[in-house]
Amino acid sequence: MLSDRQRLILNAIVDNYIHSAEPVGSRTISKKDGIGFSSATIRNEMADLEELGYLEQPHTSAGRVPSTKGYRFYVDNLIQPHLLNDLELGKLKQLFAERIHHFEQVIEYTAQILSHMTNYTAIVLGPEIFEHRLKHIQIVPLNEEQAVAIVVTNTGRVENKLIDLPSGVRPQEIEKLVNILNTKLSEVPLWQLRQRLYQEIAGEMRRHVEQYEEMLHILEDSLTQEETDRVYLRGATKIMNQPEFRDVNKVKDILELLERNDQLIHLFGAPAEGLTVRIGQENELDAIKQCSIITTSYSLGGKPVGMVGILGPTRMEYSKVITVLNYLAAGLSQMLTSEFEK
Amino acid sequence: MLSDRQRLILNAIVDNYIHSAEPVGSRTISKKDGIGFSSATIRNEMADLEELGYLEQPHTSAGRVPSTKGYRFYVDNLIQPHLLNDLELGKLKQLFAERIHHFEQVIEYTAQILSHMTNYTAIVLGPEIFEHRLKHIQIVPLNEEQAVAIVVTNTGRVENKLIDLPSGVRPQEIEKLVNILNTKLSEVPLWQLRQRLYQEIAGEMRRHVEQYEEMLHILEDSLTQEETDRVYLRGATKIMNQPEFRDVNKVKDILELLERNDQLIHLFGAPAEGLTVRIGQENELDAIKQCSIITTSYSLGGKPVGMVGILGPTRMEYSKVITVLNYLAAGLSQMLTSEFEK
DNA sequence: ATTTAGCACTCATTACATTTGAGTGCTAAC
DNA sequence: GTTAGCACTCAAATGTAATGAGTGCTAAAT
Repeated sequence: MLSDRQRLILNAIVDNYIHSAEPVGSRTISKKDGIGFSSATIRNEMADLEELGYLEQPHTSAGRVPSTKGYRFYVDNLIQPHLLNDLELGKLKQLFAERIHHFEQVIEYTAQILSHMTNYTAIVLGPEIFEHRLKHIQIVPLNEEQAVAIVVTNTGRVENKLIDLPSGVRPQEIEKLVNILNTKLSEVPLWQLRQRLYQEIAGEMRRHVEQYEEMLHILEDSLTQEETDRVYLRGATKIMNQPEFRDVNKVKDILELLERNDQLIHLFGAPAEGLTVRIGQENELDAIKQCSIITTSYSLGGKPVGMVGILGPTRMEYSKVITVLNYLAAGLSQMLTSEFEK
Repeated sequence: MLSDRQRLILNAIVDNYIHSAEPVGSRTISKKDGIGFSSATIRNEMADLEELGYLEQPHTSAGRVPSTKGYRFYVDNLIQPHLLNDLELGKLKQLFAERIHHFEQVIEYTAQILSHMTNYTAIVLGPEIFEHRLKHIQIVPLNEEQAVAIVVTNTGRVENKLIDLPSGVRPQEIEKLVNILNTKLSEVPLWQLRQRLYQEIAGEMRRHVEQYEEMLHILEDSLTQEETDRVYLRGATKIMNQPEFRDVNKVKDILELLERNDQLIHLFGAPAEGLTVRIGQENELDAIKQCSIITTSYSLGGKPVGMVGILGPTRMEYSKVITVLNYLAAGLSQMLTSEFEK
């Protein structure tokens, strides 16, 4: 579709705009190394590229700016691998060299580094529930009416929930129940818990535990895991460093979106394996139609279980971000897999 | 110090400025109800008030704006009680009418309502550790090397921490240890745990538990509670609605500060009982020298255990905020106290 | 002795005109 | 096919004047 020279010029324009944030003129391009053409020639090509929809002109006497379509072509066809410098590489390696405690902590730190290295906003989605298996259930009564239900998984995740006890339940009953649960449900994946609770445990409970029905409801309730606290956000304010977002009105909607913890997960869009780039208008949410989101998944034993993402202006350093994201996702996958196989 | 008329005028100026965000001129004041003086008289008084440091003039031909000292006088001497309308009152009452589950949830919801009602940023500090007493300790081994230590308090708070086990420790040993801990430390306030651990448990452990020293260290570690996750922030972006913060540079520092979870607690300054108002320059942190913070404490059985606060522009609706804060703090205290006495 | 009307003065803001210059599109020559 | 050359466009910068909200001061009114 595009001639080699058009590709060359488009590439030069996008590269330049990414770094300058100013509309790019024909003279600027013609003076670049690797371009042996006069500004007039560039102008002609630019006019063609605009007609084809790859470029836009803010106004007649201004330079050109890449359109969403232009960025898309750039990302799909023109981008060249980015080389990280030693400092950056060092930081990344350090992350994975640390002794793992909570995996959540690694995730949090990943978001931190990601945002710091790219100067964009980092969003990380903690590993999916799928591979968490039940290690232990505990119910600790606090008083006559309330207790805390605690669920520990083999991955070190701990969920807890305050529950109301059916009135008049006796401590022995609870103990009996917990014993049944721990015996029957150990090593069961969390997402199966609910189902198994009814299939296998209900009968057993009816025989041994008083008020089993109420307890069942309560248990079911306490095993429902919150989605919101799996999302980690870092560097939300970084967007304000971008010259095109020096206006409060432009930033406000974005930051308001990022402030809503329950909305964050939607930034990832449909769960996808591997790298996804969503550019400007391609985004569903209105608030970020001036932004691009790059996401990728990390996996456990080859199965994707979580996501890492970067939110920045459409004028984003795609190449660098993609490199860093790929590196981090690979590292996370490896760490998670090796940790899990123990 | 100030004459009645000066107070009247200062009050009118601050009130007006709070709502208009524009420097207030003498004519505006003279036309107000309750002021029977010509603009010339007002001008004279204004000049005096400026000389005394209560007012400032952005430039010669502009109206007057309250100085920090002016706001301070206003808050300390002029403010009149704010009446909440039925809608607002309803919302507040609803909060406390709900059945309590996690107290943390109430706190979170408090922050939400606070921010929504005032249109400023709300910060709430969860109840202090002081009155949490140990209910139960549990150590769940995950594999040969790691375990999760879980601490449940009588208030329903659950802390957990991933710990590394000393190599070669046997499950029985852990069980023994947990039994000792639960027997000896039940009902001990959390803040005493560390001390009691050494005083009472060390001896017992030495006798019964292998590798007690390593375990002791690990326990100590896991009982240290994180400060950061006690702070709840809502409506951070609200500041961008204020006309004087329509500039990204002015907002950036503030939002960056609010983004740092570990810094949030410093916004409350020294822990104080009752209502505190810190106006503009009075704030320690540079980032918020253009802001005011109003905080108050809520208590359990008369003892202050947590704080609620509002961050807004110096040009803040002090009266309304103070009313709402007092109301909420009282409600929280009552709820917390009655809940705890069960 | 206050209060206020009156007036000259200040200065940010707005509107409008002018200049500047980066950039374009087109045409004709290379 | 490429490029030099030139007329043209238009945002941004600069300059100038008009506007008006607000002040401070003085002298008259209360």
